[in-house]
Amino acid sequence: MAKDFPSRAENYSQWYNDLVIKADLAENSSVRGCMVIKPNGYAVWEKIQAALDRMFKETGHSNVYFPLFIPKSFFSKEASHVEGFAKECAVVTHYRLKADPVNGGVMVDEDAKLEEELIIRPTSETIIWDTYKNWIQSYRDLPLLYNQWANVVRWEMRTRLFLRTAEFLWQEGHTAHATREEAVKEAETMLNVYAEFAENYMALPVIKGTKSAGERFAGALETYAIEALMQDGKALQAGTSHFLGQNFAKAFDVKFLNKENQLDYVWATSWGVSTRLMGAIIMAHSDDNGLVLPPKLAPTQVAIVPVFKNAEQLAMITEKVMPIKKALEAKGISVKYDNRETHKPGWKFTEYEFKGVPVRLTIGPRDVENGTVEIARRDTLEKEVLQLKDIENKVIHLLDQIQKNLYDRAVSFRENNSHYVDTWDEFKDVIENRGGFIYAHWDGTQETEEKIKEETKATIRVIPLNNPRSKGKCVYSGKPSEERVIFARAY
RNA sequence: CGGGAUGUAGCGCAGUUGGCUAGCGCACCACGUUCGGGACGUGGGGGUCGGAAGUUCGAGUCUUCUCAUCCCGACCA
Repeated sequence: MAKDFPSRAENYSQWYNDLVIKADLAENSSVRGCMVIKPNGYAVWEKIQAALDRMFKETGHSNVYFPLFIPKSFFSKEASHVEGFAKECAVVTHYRLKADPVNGGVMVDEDAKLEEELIIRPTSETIIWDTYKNWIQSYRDLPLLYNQWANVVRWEMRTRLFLRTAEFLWQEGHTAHATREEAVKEAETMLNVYAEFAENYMALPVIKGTKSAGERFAGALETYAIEALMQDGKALQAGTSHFLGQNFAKAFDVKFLNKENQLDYVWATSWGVSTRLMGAIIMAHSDDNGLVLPPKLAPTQVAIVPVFKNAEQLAMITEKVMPIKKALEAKGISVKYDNRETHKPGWKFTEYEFKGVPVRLTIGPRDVENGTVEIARRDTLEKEVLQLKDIENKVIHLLDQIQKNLYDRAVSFRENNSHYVDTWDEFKDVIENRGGFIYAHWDGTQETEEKIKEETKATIRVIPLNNPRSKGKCVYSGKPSEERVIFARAY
């Protein structure tokens, strides 16, 4: 059996309460499944944004912003795209309220009905492509490499905090290219950006691959994804990058003159990651003592807790602490010196463990006397007493170690929970009793994929890139297969 | 949208066949002693029992409707 979620983390609440909470909207509100992102949570999101944004710029992209509202008619243009989203759209029908003479309060002014309803974007392909049409005439206008940081709304039947909220924050890249090859390359480049970010910043190992036809994005020819394994043995799709072919260009009539002076449709990609990444961090690293944040994304990287009995002692300790704090900050480390007299040291220790602060320094009278400091790491909960000399480099070294250890730990967890399975009985047994990734042969048909899903709730997470060829028989149908694909139950 | 469960103080919960001033733990406030792993004592504040309607002398408790949350399905880049 895969490691259960920590006992104290029922519904993850022990873990995520410091980052987000469920939105507590007005009584009788029919808005459900929204989240409030608290300061610490938003700080994590800002770090995610900053790192990704830099990587986008490095790969030649710029940021843009498009409207939240999309005219309904835009959605009637790309058939499969609409089919994918129509069932979960919030629709604006009126633009004014008026006083309610009967019940008091306010009511919708029926006179203020919109001629054409507006859809609150579930994703921005349609409005962006409608605009791109006017920006592209010649191959000289290409490529367009744009990204948008925004919020979107999807009226999901069932929501799940972090992983599937009705409203969420994300980035969506939308690019236009002159050739098929260039667009495919773009989709693959961005997949690599996501994978690099997940592994280097989130300390989350991911498997890069393509989606089966059944799991593909509505309107895409190919969907690339990074897939990660959570501590409960379920898979989480952490990012996607789509090669859209010419579908959207045809739907929105986006043509350009190529070098041969011939009119052609442009080739497109889109790619995105969302606040779901915060859910991935939480579910991948946290333990019974609360959150564990990777140092590179932790809003506070070092917490310093003084131990004191009176004001003189605190003053003495503060005098020692301030140079350390300054030295660390000079090296770009975020430090919180918690000199509050309202909480005891023990309370603070537990508090920073809950919050997932990677490194904690403790300084008390004993340390002042000996010229030492106690250093504690969140990932292993180990403590050590160090000489104060050169403490900033020791801390920086430890932060790196923690970042690496979290990654290594997640890799070995994934290895220990990856199973090569060749028979259907074993497949069912592993899914039911152990969880994790299953590498199994598949006959390549959507029919088999659906049968497997019906019987086990497992889906094909990805067909790994650069997958080794290995002849075998489909674990379900027994038909010949050329490669193994990854099955898992997923969020 | 179907099945199940839940809704009582900021959080977690108890509240019997309808009955008297609605309780407990944590948190919060005051004072004192404490302070190197969530301290303790004493005192105190905080509630239209999710909402609406109904039955009743009397409703947290019963009935109907409604809203939300959680779980399981269905659905879901």
